[in-house]
This record gives sequence, C-alpha cells and structure tokens, in this order.
Amino acid sequence: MPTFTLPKTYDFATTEQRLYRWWEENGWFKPENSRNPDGKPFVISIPPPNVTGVLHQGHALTMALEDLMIRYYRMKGRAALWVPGTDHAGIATQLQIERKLGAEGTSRQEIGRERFLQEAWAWKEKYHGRITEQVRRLGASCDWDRERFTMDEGLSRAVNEAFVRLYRMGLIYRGEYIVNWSPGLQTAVSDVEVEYSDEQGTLYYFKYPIAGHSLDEGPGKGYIPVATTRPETILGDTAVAVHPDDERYRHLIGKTCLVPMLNRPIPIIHDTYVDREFGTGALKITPGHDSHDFEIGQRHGLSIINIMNKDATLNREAGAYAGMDRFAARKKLWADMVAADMVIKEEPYQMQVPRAQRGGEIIEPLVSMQWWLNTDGMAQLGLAAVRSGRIKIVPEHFTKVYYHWLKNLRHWCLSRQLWWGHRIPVWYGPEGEVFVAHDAAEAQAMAAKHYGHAVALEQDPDVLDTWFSSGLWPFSTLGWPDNTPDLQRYYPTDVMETGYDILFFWVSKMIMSGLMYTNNIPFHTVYLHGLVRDELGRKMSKTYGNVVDPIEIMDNFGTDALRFTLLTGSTPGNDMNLSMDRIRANRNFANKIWNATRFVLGHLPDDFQFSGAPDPHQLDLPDQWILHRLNRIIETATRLIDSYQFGEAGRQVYEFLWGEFADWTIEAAKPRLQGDHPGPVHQTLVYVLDQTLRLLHPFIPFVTEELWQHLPHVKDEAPALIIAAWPEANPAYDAPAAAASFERLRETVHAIRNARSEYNVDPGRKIAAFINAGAHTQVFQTQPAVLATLARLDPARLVFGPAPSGEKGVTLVVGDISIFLPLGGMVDVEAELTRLRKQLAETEKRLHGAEARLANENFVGKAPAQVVEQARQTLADLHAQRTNLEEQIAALR
RNA sequence: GGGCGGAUAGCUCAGUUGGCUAGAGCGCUUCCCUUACAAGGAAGAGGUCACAGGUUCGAGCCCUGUUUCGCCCA
Repeated sequence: MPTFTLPKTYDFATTEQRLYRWWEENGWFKPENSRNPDGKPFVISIPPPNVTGVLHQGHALTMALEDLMIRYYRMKGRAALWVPGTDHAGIATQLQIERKLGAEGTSRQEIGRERFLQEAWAWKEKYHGRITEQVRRLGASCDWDRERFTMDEGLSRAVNEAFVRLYRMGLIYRGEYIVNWSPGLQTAVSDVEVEYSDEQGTLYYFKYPIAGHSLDEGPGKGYIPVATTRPETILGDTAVAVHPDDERYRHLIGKTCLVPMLNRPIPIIHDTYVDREFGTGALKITPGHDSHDFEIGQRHGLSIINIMNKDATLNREAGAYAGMDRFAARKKLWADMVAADMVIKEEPYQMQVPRAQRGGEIIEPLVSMQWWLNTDGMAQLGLAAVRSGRIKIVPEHFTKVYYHWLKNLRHWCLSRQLWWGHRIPVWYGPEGEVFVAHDAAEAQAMAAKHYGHAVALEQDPDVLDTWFSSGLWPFSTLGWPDNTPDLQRYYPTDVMETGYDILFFWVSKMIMSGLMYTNNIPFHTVYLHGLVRDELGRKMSKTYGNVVDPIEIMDNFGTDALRFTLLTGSTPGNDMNLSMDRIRANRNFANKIWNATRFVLGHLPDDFQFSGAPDPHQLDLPDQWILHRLNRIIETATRLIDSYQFGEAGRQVYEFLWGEFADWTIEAAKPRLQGDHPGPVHQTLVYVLDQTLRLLHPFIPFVTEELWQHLPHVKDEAPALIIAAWPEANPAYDAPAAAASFERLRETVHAIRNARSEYNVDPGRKIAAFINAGAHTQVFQTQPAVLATLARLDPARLVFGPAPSGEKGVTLVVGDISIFLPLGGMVDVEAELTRLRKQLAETEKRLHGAEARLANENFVGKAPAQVVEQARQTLADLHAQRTNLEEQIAALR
C-alpha cells in the first residue's frame, strides 16, 4: 500500500515554479551538464523578445516549440543549448519612453539625448525582468548564464564590427534617395516596416495646362488630363509622362506644361512605365515624393523637388501652401484648382495606403540623406544557401516566398533618426570627411593620420535599424567577432524557429549576415510557425479587446495545458485559433496523467523494486499488448518529432496514454493486481508509465517531471526527467500475434458493453456469458478475470464455449468469435434475428467488395505486398464472420 | 496583377512517402458518484472530406479547372 499520498487532482500552481527553480539551480539547462556534455550540440538561439514588451501568445508558441526541441534533443543525449536574450526594439521602445516623457510633461527634445538615453536604460532595466520572468513561466529551459541583450557591450561591438566590415567592402554608402518617412516618429523606416492597407480614397482628375495654350482649347491641346490620389504632390511635380505608343498624347511629347497654381514649367516626357489603362493614361511625376517617380526621374534626369518638411507640413517649395499640413494643403490646393476650373472630376478609389508598422500613421515617401546597405551580393548568398539545400525551410512552401523576396530585394536603408539603438559608427571631420571605425578612438586615430593632426570629430547622430543587430544574433550571442570557445563549439546553430511574419525582417537577414561574416550558415533549418488567433480566427489585438493573455491562462489552467494546446493545435506554418475548450481539455489531460500515476503508485507494494524493464518471458497478454503498442508509439513519436510534426506527435502520445494505457491497461490491471502473480503487472505499469512520461516531457514538462520524481527508478537512473534518456523501442517487446489477440479481446468486450447498453442492463449487474472464441479460444481462456472485469461478467458463469440450445439471449458476432448473453426475458428473438441479418448483409457487402478487390489482377499485381496481404486477411476475417453469423441465425430459428 | 495557404462532424481542428468502415476535443443523446481520476467512466448519434473533371488497382491526400475565405508581394 502507498507509503505516501498524492492529492486527488494535479495542482500545477504549487508545482511549476518550484520545479523550474530546481532544474535551473541544478544547472540542467546548461549543455555542460547534459548526459553527454562533449557530445554533439543542439543549439537554438531564442528570437529575442522586446526587452520592454509583455508576453503574448506568439511568444508562448515560440517558447513551447523551441523548448520542445531543446528538451527532446537534451533527452536524446545531445549537448542542448538554448541561448536566451532580449532585443532593444528601437522604435517600439523609444515610443514607450516618449509616451512616458509626454505624460510627465516633457519630451525627448527637451531633455536632450544624454538624459533620454539614461531614461531609456532605466526603463530597460525596469522591464527586462518582467519579460524574462514570463519566459521562465513557460518552462523555457534556456541557459540563462548565456543571456544576451542586443545593446550589451559585446553585441554592440559585433554591430560596429559588422558595419565597419561592410563599409570597407564598399557595400555601405551614404546617399540621398527616396525613403519611407514616418512623420510622427521623425525617422526613416525600411521597406519591410511599411504595411499597405486597403482604404477608400479618391482619385482626383484634373487638367494639366499646356504652356502657351488656354484650358479652353480642350484636352490634348489646351491641357493634358491627369489623375492622382495625392493632389498635394502636384506642387512637387517635375514632369508629366505618357506612354510612347499612346495615340492620344504622342503629339504632346516634348511640350511643356505648367504646374497648377505655381505655373512652374515642366516637360512632357514618355516612358513605357506609364500604364495607359490607369486614370487618364497620363502620369504626373513627383520624384521627390514617390518611389516609382523617383526612378523615372533618375532615368530622365529630372530634378527633384522636396515640398515637405520632416513633420509632413509643406515647405517653401509649396509656395502659398507652405506651412500647411499635408492633408490641409491637399484640401486647399484642390479647392483653389476647382476655382481655377482646372478640375475634371473626383471618383471614389480603392487605394493601398502605406502605413507605419509601428504606430500606423501614413508614411510619406520623401528624399533624404541616409546610410544604405547594398544587399545585391548578400541576397545571392542567401538564395544559394537555400537553393543548395544547406538551409531547409519548414514548411517547404515558404522557400518560394523567400526566393521571391530576395530576388527583388532593394538596398536596405540602415539609418534611423532615433536615439535608442546602436549609434552608427561613423565620425565626421572638418570638410565632411568620413571616418568609419570600430570606436571613437580608432576614428580619432584615422582622422589624425588623415589631417596630420588631431581634430574634433562629430559622430553621426543616427542609430542603426534594430534588425541590423538582430541579424547578427545567432553568432553575436556566442561571442562573435571574437573566436570564443562558445562560438567554436555551438556555431552554426541548428534550428531557427520563429513566426513566418518575420521571415523578411529577421530570418533572411540572419542568413545573409551569417554567410557574410562567419562564412557559414547560421542554422540548417528554419521552422516557421503561424499566427495565434482568437477562437473565431481574428488576429488578437488590443483594439478588438480579444487578446487572450497567456499569463492568465497559465494562472487558470497551468503552463502544461497552454503548451500542449499550442503544440497540438497547430500544424507548421498554419495559423491557429486558440480555443479555451481545448485548453480546458488539456488541463484535464494533465490531470488524467496525474491520476493514472496515482493508480499505479497506489498499487505498488512497499518493497517494490523496479527492474528497469519487464522480463519479456513473464508477460501476460495485456502486458504483451501494451508493450507492443508502446514500441509503436515510441517509433511514431520519434519519427514525427524528427520530421518537425510536433503536433501530430503530441496527439498520438495523448491518445496512447489515455485511450490505451488508462482505458485498457489500467482497467485490465485491476483484476490482475488481485491475482497470484502481480509482480510482472507492477513492472509493466511502472515501465510503460515511465516511458510515456518521457515521451510527453518535451510537451508538458511540469506534470511529467513531478510525477516522474514519484516513480520508482533503477539505481543509476538520471536524477531528473529533464535529463533522462529518450525512449527507444525494445524489439524484445514486439508481439504482433499477442497484440492482435488482445485487440480481439477488446472488440469482444466492446460488443458486450454495447449489448448491455442496448438492452438496458443495469451497469452494476454481473451477467453470464458464453464466449466461443474460435481461433482465439486458447488465449481467451487465460483471461477470464480480465474479460469479466472489463465487460462486467459473472466469473462463475463465464463459459468458453458455444451457447446452450434453447435458452433466450443475445448473440453477438465478432469475426469468428460468437458471444451469447443469456438475458432471458428481456430479449425478443425476432429482433435478434433482424439485427443479426442486418449484420450479415453488411458483412456480405464488405465481403464482396474485398473479393472484387482481390480478383482484380491490377490490384494484386501492383499494390505493395503488405497491402495485398492485409486485404487477404480482411477477406478471411469476413468469411469467418459470415459463416459465424449464418450459424448463429440458423441456431436461433 | 503575381504568389501562397485554407475549405473535412453542430463548433475548433488533426489526418506528410495515395492503401481496412475518415479521427480528436468540445457540444449533443442515454446510462453510471464502480476506492486512479465527475477535470471521470460506459454506450451512442453525427461527415456527398467546397464543386467539376482527370491520373491510379485504389484519391480527403496527386494533377487541371471553378467557387469561396484569408495572407504575402507588387
């Protein structure tokens, strides 16, 4: 009897934090303490969460998936290393701090850069602990001693090193080009940081006056009709373009027209870029405020006029409209043009409005001086790495997306007009001389050499795009640019697991950077997960108010329930809808495991000694079956995890634990534990449970570890499940024939239970049964207690043999097995006959199908031998069942 | 406009080298507080696998087209 008691339900609240601390204190998150510390490493770098952010479901999914892999490989004996860390998240964090300053009645401009940065670091220190604590709550087994922050000293050095190298290779340059400008944030952002939203706008049609003519002369003579969605940009036009083959306008090419309200003369040019179908077929060209126009301008040597200030008000180039906000100016200009009879019409137009990924304001394309990275060569490297198979993307279909993006990659705008971030390692000397150096001292030295004497240098005020530093993450976190022992041992890493939404932002940059700086791939596999949506498939957002807080779920249902739901509710690359029903169901699953273990432990004798593995020669039928099944589930789960099908693996083990171990093995064990030889039963129960807990540990680490600690173990067993060995199938337990017999036994039990239910037999009533088990008779005769318990039969009236003649009862047919339940008066013979005839008809239908199939030479000749063999087996079973049914029907008549 | 993904039970979703009568959770019906678990147990109902063709001995799965929802890119 038990020497201790487990509570009736699993209490995750008191378990999780205790276990996490215990694992961490014992150093089991460190590769140095794995079972095989000098063995092959398995390495993941964490996608670093925003240091001042809060945990959301995306993080939870990320951590669940990565922890699953780390724990799996750790158990497999790899030196598993998961490098944790956080990201400074330039724009997002700066916005938070500016908001805080605003609330305090000040601003960053007011307090200045130095004090702003002090505030920012204090903010970072304050919130850093919150996000890392939340990551810990998810059970993430990362090596916290190796935690990094994108702006810590080492990583900053890595950033400067990368910048200097690229510059010296001639890939980084400074230039005035069109950028995506965020007027509210007052910074440039890169192409990927712009999102296009479909919005209802207006297409404005107007008359572009032709110099020397009057508008009255009409279209094609007095004016050329043009359409635009942004009238205010008219003020910056430097040409009107038409298609060279457009009959309507060909005669106007080379003529001059006048910018409305400003009367600035501009040429009419031709370019095949113009879409004759769109609008009027004539295109106004504003190289200063449209990226396509900018390119056309470059081709035709057009001048660039910038009409906008950094805050999106118009500047003096806008004449009378100077000082007005862009949208106010649009209204006023259009009104003035209406008054001047320059307007043709307005029509509603579905347009794609560029908005900032952060903040959502409308992005203005404008020309400004920025630092750029020529990505042409890196893109080729990135393409080749995936094309050659050195890097594999899971799911595979994302490779196409990746290719397409890299093939069309434009130069990367690196500089941001922010303060929070890595300051660009560029110093300017007198006459604008540029010194790109690892640090100020080196720049000073370079300058002294250049000028022949020491000079005062000014560092570039801008910082680098956050993604520039994140791109270095897999190797900068391991010590790069120094050739540290960690870098040597753990680089390249193995898997990069992250959301598909940052394939462009981050994954592609890490691949390109890794190839550029380390001359190696940063990881061999990219695993992309989907978005976690709400129950109705909507994107979770604060504005909808449909955010499901992972912390709240962990509080209410436990971390294991959340993890198992996230892991089994999704397939790679697909979005998932997070359902509370499933979370509850998985909380129940944890409790089921808990109670199954409670049963096993409660039935072990005090002096129980676990042998480590049941003796194959002492096994009874139910043991043979479950151990055979265990072998299969070990193979299946391992194969599925190896092929990144984590969800399917989890579901299969769930089904095994609940549907096979708990429902059948434990139930069948109940009578056997009362029998004369419970020893082998104990061994089997403990063994299967132990192995199953191992299989589940990467999915639900807490409940499995807690229970495993209560299980008896052999002497030299690992001290904790987290570092215990992953199961391997044991061929000594393969027993297909015994397993098949037990399946028959299950069917028999099922048929009897069904009949009991149909005939409303009181669940407590133990009934008599005659079981004629045909070919399985010998095996069944060894299991009277199991059969009696499972089907609630009276052991004294359980007969292995044919039904007695003349008695009224229910006849059941399962293959060649027939079962007679003498239920006497409750049974109507006619109804029985009808039921059996129905079953016979059904059997014959399937029998004919099976016969036809096997009569087909093509099937027998072409299908795999195993499938044909299976079909023959099925046919034989159906034959036996038909014969059996015919006999039973004859007997009843 | 180009590309990608989804459409399977009332709901949320699995189903990956094509192979028994297509599964799970929740919900629903009937019964059971049987000392592991009522966060449970037993039995059951419920599906023309979006549609139309095709390939194949065999298609939820492969091919073509259509409808429809969603995403990415321009």
